[in-house]
Amino acid sequence: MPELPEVEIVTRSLIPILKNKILTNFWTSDKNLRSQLSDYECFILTNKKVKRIFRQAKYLILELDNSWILIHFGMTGKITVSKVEQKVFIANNKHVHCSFQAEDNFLYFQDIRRFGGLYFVERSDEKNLFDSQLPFNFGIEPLSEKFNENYIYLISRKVNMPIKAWLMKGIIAGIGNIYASEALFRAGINPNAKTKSLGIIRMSRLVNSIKFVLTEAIRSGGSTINNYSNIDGEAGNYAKKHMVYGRKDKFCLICNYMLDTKYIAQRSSFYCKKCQKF
DNA sequence: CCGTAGACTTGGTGCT
DNA sequence: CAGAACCAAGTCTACG
Repeated sequence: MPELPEVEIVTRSLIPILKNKILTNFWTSDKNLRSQLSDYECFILTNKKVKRIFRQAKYLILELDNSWILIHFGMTGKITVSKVEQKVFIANNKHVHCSFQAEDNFLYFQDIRRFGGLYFVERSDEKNLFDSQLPFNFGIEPLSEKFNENYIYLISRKVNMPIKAWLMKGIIAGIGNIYASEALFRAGINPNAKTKSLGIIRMSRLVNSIKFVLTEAIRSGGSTINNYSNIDGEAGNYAKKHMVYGRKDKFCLICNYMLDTKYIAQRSSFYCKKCQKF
């Protein structure tokens, strides 16, 4: 459920399920995730109330009193919700790594590849969580007003790496391989173009493409490549609308030229040589 | 400081 | 049909 749209969809659907609910019965598997709740954290989390549920970058965040639970889905993380306790499900599914109860709902975090993680963070001073020194790289939110062509142009003037590598570094929150590829195609920018070589006009097109692609993906229920589904187990429809991602050896939907694939920053990149000249 | 390569991990797919 | 080989939504680190 990796990129911004997928996390956003899950977050929105968890709001009515978790808002103002008391959390109990935390359980964790003995397998390591990137980060797992400790026994002590499970203990002190018990009986805390969820005040707010929101997404920041690719993290789902549950705000409690002076503390937060951050959930990252890695590549294959998934949350399922049930009205009844699923003891058999946990026993038979080796990929469930955390569960807890929110009054009338039971939540299960599954992660096949275990690149995801759960983090418990307590407020250590008067500052807001996002002003404090956390080991999380949130980046700027691409759907915020602050994210515009002037901003992206200014911070990219000395960047020598390919634009696609830069997009996936996390400076812009929530963009991964799928939406970097799709946004660059719609902006007509070659993924290999040097970032600093792109002028304000190109950057403006890129900003608009990023906002468009992310918004459309959220509207379509996200991109399901293999694992992703929403909390009701339904796949997203946006993968059907991908113009380039995953379309190896297929033809460009605009100009009918054969699409190219190339490794950039150790990720497969899909693009059209003819439509993405800059 | 900047940019790249490797590491972590399990499973699906298409080939020999 | 078993098995090797390659690929995958993401980041964090180590090194030049």
